[in-house]
Amino acid sequence: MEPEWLRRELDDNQLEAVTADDGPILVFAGAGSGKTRVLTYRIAYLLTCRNVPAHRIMAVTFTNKAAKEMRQRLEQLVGNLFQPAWVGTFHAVCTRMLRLHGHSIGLPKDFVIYDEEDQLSLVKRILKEKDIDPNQFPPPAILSAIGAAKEQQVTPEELAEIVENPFQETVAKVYRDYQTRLQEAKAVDFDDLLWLALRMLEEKPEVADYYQSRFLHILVDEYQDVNRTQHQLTMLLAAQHRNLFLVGDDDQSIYSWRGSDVRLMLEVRNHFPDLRVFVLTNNYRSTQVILDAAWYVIKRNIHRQEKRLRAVRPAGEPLILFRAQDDREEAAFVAATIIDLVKQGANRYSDFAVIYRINAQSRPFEEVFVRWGIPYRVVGALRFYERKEVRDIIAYLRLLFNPADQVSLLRIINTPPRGIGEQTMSRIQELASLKGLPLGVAIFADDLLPSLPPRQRGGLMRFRQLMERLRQGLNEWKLSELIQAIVELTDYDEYVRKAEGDLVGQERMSNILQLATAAEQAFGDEPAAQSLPRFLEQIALLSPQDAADWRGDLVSLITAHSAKGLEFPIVFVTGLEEGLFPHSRSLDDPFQLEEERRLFYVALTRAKDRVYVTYAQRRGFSTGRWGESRFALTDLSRFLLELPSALVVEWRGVPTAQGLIPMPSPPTAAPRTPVSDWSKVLQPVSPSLPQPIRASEPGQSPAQGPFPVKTGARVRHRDFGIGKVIAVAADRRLLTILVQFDDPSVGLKRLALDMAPIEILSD
DNA sequence: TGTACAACCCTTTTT
DNA sequence: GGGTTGTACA
Repeated sequence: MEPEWLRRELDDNQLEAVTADDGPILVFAGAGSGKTRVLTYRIAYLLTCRNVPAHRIMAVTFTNKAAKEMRQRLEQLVGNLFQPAWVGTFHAVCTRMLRLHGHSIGLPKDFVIYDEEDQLSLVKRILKEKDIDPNQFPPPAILSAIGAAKEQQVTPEELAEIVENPFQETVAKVYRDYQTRLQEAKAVDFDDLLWLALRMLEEKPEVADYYQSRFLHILVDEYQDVNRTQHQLTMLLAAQHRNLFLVGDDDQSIYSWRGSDVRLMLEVRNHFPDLRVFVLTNNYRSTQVILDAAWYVIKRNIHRQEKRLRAVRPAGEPLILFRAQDDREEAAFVAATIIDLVKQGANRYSDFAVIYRINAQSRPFEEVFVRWGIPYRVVGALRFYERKEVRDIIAYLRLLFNPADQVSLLRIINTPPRGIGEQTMSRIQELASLKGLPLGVAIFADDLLPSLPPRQRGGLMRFRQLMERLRQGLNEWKLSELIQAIVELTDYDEYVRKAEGDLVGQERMSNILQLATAAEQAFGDEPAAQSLPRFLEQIALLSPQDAADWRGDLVSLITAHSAKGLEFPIVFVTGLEEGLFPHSRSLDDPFQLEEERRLFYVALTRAKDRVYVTYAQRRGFSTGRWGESRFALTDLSRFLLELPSALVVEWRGVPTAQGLIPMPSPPTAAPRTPVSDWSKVLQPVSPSLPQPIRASEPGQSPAQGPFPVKTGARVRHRDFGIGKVIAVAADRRLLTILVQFDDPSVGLKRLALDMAPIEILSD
């Protein structure tokens, strides 16, 4: 009998799924139907009501953030009880299995994980050695072909046999070297993590048996986005106990370009004919209007299971459509609307998300937001861990952990410059391959040095001493101290300041400090030798959602892909133009077009209360793509036309820094009229259209007066706490200050003096 | 070897 | 716009 707390928190449908008996279960859970909730409560139910030991449960989520939230939720529900359960992404779970048993298939325990940047630099390197022209065979294209092969579980040898053209031939050749190099470097890439784990289970019955008997229950979220390897892994892991709990929504499948395939979700029944299916259609997130609008769009897809979501909440307000002259006006409209609503006190900044199709679209929004003082975060654009300085330090750490890691070695052997140039490197490489040693090992071989000319020897000596000193420190220092030591021993500080000036240098050093703080928070006083592997693993497997800083009252700028699984009271879906959303690369393929439509569906259903859809009649590639000021005329997205006109009102206003000036009549004065005729919206651009009012008319420049705050002053920020002003600058017509906050996890922030919620404590 | 500067690509989404 | 590559020179 299910306890009271379950009944209280779940509706009948959810309860039925959560408390279902053992056996294979598939839950079709529409957007906002409490999918993650059902998964979490299922685990809590298994732990408390069915007395399943936590260490016999594996739960797979889509992002680490989702895993973390699930753990927190479980903590509230059942306390520490859940701790031994395996909760994480497919990649994290596979890493764990490979660390434990990878030796059975010859994988060293201390393997490192190469991310896309590492992969790319390896491919480039191979091209160079093989004397292949990267213009003719672009490294990213080769890499993605290798990735596709791996997703299909095609080996280099198999690929070599099925090549049909010179490009594929090149790919096959590079692929072979690429795998060899990975092995030499004791490295695996993202695809290897999955594939190797699968191979291990397939080839080593004793390992398979261990996991199959250990895990009584396998639960997987977002099953519509698994690829073949992940699917096979799931089937295999559940083969013995057959307790499978899969949750997914075919309407939200948006990763087929990465090898995922919705059909796999429907194929589960082939493995488990007694599969029980539950369908959740009560939506707890959005208004009915939003759901209806989304449904009218998604129902155009032919390849889907028909289902319609019912809102638990009231009908709500219609969608608002804004037609902007160009992308700058689009951004201004969004900014002005946010200012209006925040001023009214109805919303805070963190209630808003600006969703777009491609990352490059964030720029115009960022520009207006900075100018008008709207605080924001960009989710996933340049991630923290992708910053050059952070990656440099990580490369040092990785090399310490695994001296065979060539990509890291090549990255830092002369960073900061220590006189090891191309000449030296090719000489060393020659000697290393002569001895058959990995580069990172050969460098430390004693008989290497005498064979070098004195000048080359000097640089190399410095590097050796540096690494030896750091390696000694592994056991005496904790991780944060090790990072500090790397910075000090390499004079990294001086290097960045010299290369990029004091201001940028400060910012870069602050990022490194944040890295150290993250290490400190995660591992405290543990010796670096112990914590290092886990630290490296954590940062290798981060998603944009994981890497984003979600603290603070900030507007989120985010791609539709990254927004999956999130929700916001107010959502702007922007750039609804043919060729952008849907993207031009999808226009000629009906299957891909359906995926674009699902992506739009995902974007719409992120919203709780209100949706704004916007498009620009001209998009300046000055901001979107490379720096020309050429403008292209755009067509309205077909997805807009698929929205039922009764649910949409067009609302044109003039965006200003003070908010939106409604035009022609205030939006509250008369009931807004629904868009009655799409052809009006579709009007071609005419040169006689009134120009948008310039929102940023030059006022008197604050830069001319004395600065109200001096460098060195201490300030208090509402969200970030107390900090010290490091620099003051007049940026356009706006005063900005650079503040180093005392809380090292906040670090350095650039703030608009007029707008940011700060008070000046002292000079 | 390191640096300064011109010339070239580029952008779809990401574990 | 920005990041990378190639060339000329200290």
